[in-house]
Amino acid sequence: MVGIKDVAKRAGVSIGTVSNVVNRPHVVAAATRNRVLSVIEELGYVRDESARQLRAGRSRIMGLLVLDLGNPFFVDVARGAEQAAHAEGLNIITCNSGQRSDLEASYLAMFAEQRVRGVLLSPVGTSGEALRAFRRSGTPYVFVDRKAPTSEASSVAVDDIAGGALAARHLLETGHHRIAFVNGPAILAQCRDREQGLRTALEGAAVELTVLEAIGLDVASGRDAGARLLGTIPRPTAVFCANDLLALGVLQAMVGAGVRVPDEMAIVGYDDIEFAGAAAVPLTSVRQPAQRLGRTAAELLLAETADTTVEHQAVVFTPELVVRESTRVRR
Amino acid sequence: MVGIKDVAKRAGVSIGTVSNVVNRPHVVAAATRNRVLSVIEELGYVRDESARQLRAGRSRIMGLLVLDLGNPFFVDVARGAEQAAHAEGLNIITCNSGQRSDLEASYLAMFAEQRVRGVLLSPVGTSGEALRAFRRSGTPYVFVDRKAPTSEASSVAVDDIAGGALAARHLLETGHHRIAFVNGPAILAQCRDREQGLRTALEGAAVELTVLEAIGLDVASGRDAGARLLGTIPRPTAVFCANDLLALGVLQAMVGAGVRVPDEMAIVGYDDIEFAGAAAVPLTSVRQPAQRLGRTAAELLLAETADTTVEHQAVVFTPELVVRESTRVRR
DNA sequence: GCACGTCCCTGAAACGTTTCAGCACCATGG
DNA sequence: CCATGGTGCTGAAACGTTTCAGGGACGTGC
Repeated sequence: MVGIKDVAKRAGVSIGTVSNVVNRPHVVAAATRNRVLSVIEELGYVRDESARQLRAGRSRIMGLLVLDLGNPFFVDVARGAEQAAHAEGLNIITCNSGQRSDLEASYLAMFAEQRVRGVLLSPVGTSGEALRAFRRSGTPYVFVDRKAPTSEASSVAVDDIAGGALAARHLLETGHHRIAFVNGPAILAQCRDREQGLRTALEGAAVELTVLEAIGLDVASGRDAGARLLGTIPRPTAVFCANDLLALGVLQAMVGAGVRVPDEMAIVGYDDIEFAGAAAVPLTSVRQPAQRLGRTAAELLLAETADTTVEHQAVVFTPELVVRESTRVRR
Repeated sequence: MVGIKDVAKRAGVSIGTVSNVVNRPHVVAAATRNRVLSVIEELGYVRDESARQLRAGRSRIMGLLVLDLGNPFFVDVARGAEQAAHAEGLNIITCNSGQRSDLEASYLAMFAEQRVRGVLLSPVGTSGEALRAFRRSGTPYVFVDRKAPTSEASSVAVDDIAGGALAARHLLETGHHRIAFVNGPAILAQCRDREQGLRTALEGAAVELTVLEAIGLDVASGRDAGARLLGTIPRPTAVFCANDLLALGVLQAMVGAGVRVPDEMAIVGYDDIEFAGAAAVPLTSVRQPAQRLGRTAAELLLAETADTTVEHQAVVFTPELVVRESTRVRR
C-alpha cells in the first residue's frame, strides 16, 4: 500500500510537504505542488484516514443508529440527517439495530471505538446497560424520535401522546365505540406514549378499548394482529395501529378475510409513510416530519460538537392527521 | 480521553500487559488480569480503533453502498449482508448513493480512506471515473445486483433479462397486445436488461410496445409515468414497471383516474417488495432473492479478503414471477 | 554591506495501539 | 548444584499521518 513516504521520496520532497499539498495546497509553491500532485496521481496514493484521525484525535464521521431500516420512516430520518451532515462535510454511517438490544450495544461500542464525532440515536430500551457504558465513553449523542431529559442529552422527537390523541379523537368523531389498538413492543417509548395519548383522549367517552400487543412493528406482525383482531368478539369497528407497517398488515388480514375497510373496520396508522397512500385502501395516518427530525437532530449534534458549552435542547415536533379512505365515513 | 497508558499506570503494569488483557486474556495471570480489568472498568477505558487499525493495517469494517435505501429491496440486501458480516465478527456500514454519481464517488473515497476490509457495491454508472479511482486503491469489492466480468471482480446478481422475459410472457399469456414499459434511468444496467428481456420475449408477437422512461425509480416517478400513460392513445391494456415503487406509483395514478386494475390496465412490478402484496390492488411482481443476494455477496467478499488467491465468481440467481390481482384475468 | 522579511521547505515529535524479543523468576529433573 | 523449560511481565519499535519550530535562500530597504 502506497503511503505518504513513497510519494515524498518519488517527488523528491519531505513528507511534510506532501501533507501540505494535500491539506493546505496554498502554502506550497505551484511547481512543487504540481509535481507532488502528479506523483500522487501516478502512484494512486490514498491517505489513510485512521492515521489521520489518530493524529487529529477526532473523526469526520457521524453515526446514526436507527430502530428499523425496514421502516421507511427511519429511511427518511436518515435522509434528513445525511443532508445536514454533508452540509458540514461529514459522512454519516447508518446502522440498524432492528430493535435488538444486543445489536444496539454492539453498534454503540463500535461508534465509541471509532471515536465518531457524535451519534444520532433512536434507542431500543430506556436506559440499558449498553447506553450507560456508551455514555461513559464521552461520545456526544442526540436522541432521535425520543424525548429525553435535557440534563442528559439533546433530543428531537415528535409528540407521540398528541399523535395518539389525534387518532383517538378522529375515531370518536367518525362514530366508533368499539376500538382496538394494535401496539408494538411496550419497551419502546413511542409505543407507550401513543397508547397513553389514545387512552387519555378516550377517557370519559363510552368506548370499549381492546389492546393487542404485536410482536414487532412490521407488516407480518400486523397480519398476525389482524388475524387475532378478527377473532375478537364483539369485533371492534375501528383499529388504530402504532405504525403504518402494522396497519398495512392489519389491512391485508382484513382484505384477506373479506372484511370491508372502512365499512366494517376503519384503520388508522402512524408515520404516514409513502406506501400508506398506495395501500389497498389508502390509509389514514398520523404524519411525522421524518426528514426534518433527522436534519434537526444532526444540526443539534453538530452544534454541540462544535461548541461544548452549548446547552442541551429538547425539540418536539407536532404530528398531523392525514385522513384517507380507511376511515372515510360512507353514507 | 483515557488511553491504554492511563490504565497501565493506574494498574501498575506495562502497556503491553494491558493490551494483552484486552486481546489475549489467557496469557496474563489471573490476578493481574482482574486488577487490570477493574481499572479499565473504573476509568471507562475504550480502545481507540483508529490506532488499532493503523497498527494492524486493516479494519474490521465492511462497506455497503446501495443505490437507494428508500427501496425496500435494498434494505433486504443490506440485511442479508449484515448477517453474513456479523457471522464473521465484522461490522457493516451502509451508505446510500441515491443513484447520484457524486455521492457514490464520495462514499467510495471514504471507504478507501478508511481502509475498509472490502466493499459491496451496487454502482450507478457502468464504469465511472469514481470507480476507476476506487479500483486503484486496491480495496477489494464485489458487485451486488449487477453482473460484472469475473476478470474485474466478483458479482452477485439476478438475471434481469430473464426477469423482463418472465413479465413479458405473463402479459402475453394473459392476452395483452398493447403493452407499456415504464423504465427507470437507462444509466442503470438493471433497467437496460429488464427492457432487453422484455423486448426479446415480445419479439414476433403481435404487440404494440410503448416505452416510457421515468425520472427516478420511486413512487413519485411512477405517479408521473402513470399520468403520462393515461394520455397515451390508444391506451395500453397492460404496463410492466422496472420496479415495484414505479408500479405502486402507476397504480396510484390509475386508481386516482378511476381506471380499473387489472380490467382496464394490468400492472406488473419488479422486486416483489413487501408492500407489493399490500397495495390497492395486490401487485404481480418479479421476485428477486434480495436477502440472499446480500448474504452471498458478503460471503464472497469475505472469502476473497481471507485468501487473495481465490478467483472471482459471477453468481447469478434466477427471478421468479409472483402472480397477484393486478394481472388476474377476470371473466 | 547589513538587517530584516518573506517564502518554501525540512525534520522530528506525537497520536494510541499491537507485537515481539528479551528478561526475571521459579520449578523441575538430572 | 546446574541445566532446562515455562510463565509472566517489560520496553521499545512500528504503523501513517499532521503539525510546528526552525532554517536556508532570496529579495528589499536603509
